[in-house]
Amino acid sequence: MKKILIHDIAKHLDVSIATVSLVLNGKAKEKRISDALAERVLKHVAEVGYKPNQLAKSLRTGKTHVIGLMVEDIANAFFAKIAALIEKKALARGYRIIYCSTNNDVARTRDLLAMFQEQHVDGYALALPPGVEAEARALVRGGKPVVLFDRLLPDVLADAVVVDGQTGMYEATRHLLAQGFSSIALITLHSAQTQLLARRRGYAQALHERNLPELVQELSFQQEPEQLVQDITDFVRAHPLCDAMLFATNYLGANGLEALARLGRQIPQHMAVVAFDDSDLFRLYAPPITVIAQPMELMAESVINTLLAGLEGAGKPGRVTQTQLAPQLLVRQSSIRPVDSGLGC
Amino acid sequence: MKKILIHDIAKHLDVSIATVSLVLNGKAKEKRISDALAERVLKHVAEVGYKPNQLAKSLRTGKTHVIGLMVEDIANAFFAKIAALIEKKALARGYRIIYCSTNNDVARTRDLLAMFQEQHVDGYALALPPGVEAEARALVRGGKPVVLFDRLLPDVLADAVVVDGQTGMYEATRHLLAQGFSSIALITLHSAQTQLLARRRGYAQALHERNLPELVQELSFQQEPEQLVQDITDFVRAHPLCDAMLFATNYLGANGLEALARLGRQIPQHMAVVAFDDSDLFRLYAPPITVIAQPMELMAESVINTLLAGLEGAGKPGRVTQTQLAPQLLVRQSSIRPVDSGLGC
DNA sequence: AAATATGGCTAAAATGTTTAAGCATTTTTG
DNA sequence: CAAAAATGCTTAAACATTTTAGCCATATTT
Repeated sequence: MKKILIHDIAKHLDVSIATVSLVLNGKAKEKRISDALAERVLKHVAEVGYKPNQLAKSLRTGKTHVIGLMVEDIANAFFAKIAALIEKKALARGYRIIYCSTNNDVARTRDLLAMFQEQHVDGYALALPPGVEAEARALVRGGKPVVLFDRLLPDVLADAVVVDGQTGMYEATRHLLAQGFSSIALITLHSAQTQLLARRRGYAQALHERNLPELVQELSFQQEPEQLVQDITDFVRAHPLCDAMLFATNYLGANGLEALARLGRQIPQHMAVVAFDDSDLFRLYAPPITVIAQPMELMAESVINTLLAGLEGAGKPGRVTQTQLAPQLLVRQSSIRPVDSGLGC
Repeated sequence: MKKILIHDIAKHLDVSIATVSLVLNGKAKEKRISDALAERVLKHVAEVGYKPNQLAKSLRTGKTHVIGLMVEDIANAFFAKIAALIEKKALARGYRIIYCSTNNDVARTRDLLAMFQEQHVDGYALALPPGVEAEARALVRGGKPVVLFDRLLPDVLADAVVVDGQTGMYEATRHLLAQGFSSIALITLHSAQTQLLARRRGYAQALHERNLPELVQELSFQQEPEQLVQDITDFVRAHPLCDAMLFATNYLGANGLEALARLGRQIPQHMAVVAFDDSDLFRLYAPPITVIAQPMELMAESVINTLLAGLEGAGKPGRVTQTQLAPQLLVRQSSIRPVDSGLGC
């Protein structure tokens, strides 16, 4: 029952601790341990089920094989999904994940970043709120691999994986225009998060091309869902001519659906709806909601690849890898202009 | 830029390393370090921002302040939510979370448990699939706090936090009966997970009280969503008299909604629906879906409290704490029998 | 005056690894 | 044939802490 140490292995085989360690770390060849001995070591280690103490190992080598993953909110379907994918892929490559939710709180994020450092994570996968640029820069300077994802930070030069929300939103807006909707609103947050700004630019671009006025509602940040529903309700009431809404995030979309339901507005007859991010809710809703879907698998894959490139090819090429992925517009019923049958019912 | 060590602090203050360590660990009084010196140490430590190396600390003390959290699938709304809550509460009490998704895969779960041990987590919060009883028992014997949640494992005596799914499902079934639905099906998984069995017992109990036959469909486990939809579709087609469905989990419910939508069955006119677990989808669906909601906050709180009780009150009282929480039936439109107006449209 | 207690600190062991450097011996090389 | 290289290991330092046992001077008690 007593925990077994490398020392016990060495003693039992009557060799030095170093020999056992070298064999176990695959340096037998390199360090010229005879094949016969190497085999004996491996055999006995397997027999007694010896597992090196990772803490001691990490202390000595400075590597923990742990990746720090920071998301906005793990309870959000988008982040939960991306976390699941990143975890799976990281595990497959021998890394563990330690995660935190920032809730877009700057002070909290700072604490969490410090915590990751204290835990000596080998690499960072971060979706950060604006306001921690200095810390992020310091982290990058620290030399360990850092990959920003979902959103960038202004003036922080780091590896990154983002989705081209501008094009995504541009195409969604063009789609609504093509369907003949004339007063298209964008519901977004009052926030400097880069992905939100990009989405907004895409929206603006599409409208400007047609010389149409923007109709943007910025909801204030970090509110209770109930308050968001209320704000969206107010917005809809205040803009009776508005016939289509774009939601900049999935939870704005969810709350938007709630607001429209409470107002008794039919989708898409009274109001067309498009949301960013796909989810069960949007897919299964009646009517199904048109979304700008992010390529989750690809994002996760890119994050891990970029991170591991930094970890394994430790030879700092000084180059920054910024990956931009294309989202996909999934047109569903919520944004299809109903043929005006003239029939009521 | 060089990492600062306890040695540097000691040198600068011209005291021993031991003194600094004792002060930093709040043992100044106990070990009779003078208040004046203790203050000097604290001051200088704060000034230079010294943070002890957690790896070295953990190696020496055997405590990592990390909790291993194992869920079925972090991408599932229920587990994502519970993870978010547990993370928040753990962090507030000085513990970090390292998590994994088992995907109900026994071999994978075994690996992950081994991984947690290698990482020297201080405590375990586990939602385990059946099949790892031996490993779970070994873990409990290992002496570190283990809390099972969401589901138990047969013959594993450990602290646990579960929801009384039997009563929950019993009441849901009674509610459907009271509404006048006569052929009520339970859609569940072919699995020995204890929470699923409890839910099934609740369903059976309610029907037996009325001498009604059970109508249980066990779907096979670990399938693609598309296959689940297909299976549910087949079930509905095969049971034309069935007028109400209970779904034993949230994702069965989601796939059930999809199946009913594809079949063009109206809820609740053609089919009443009740699902286990609340979610945005069920709340916002049209019509809103009646659910048996689990008390998420309470669950997370209980898990953390039980875990920390084991961690802090290290004095093994040998007692096992099993907490059972009451779920809540949230009646929404999907299970209300429509008044038969006799009017078509 | 001797014994004991106390206050205030430190030396050093312990935690469990990895790995650079070293050390006999044997083999190869010019 | 001497020097160099290879062979097959081991010794011991290093990683950064915590904590036990103990030291020394002074104060108090007997």
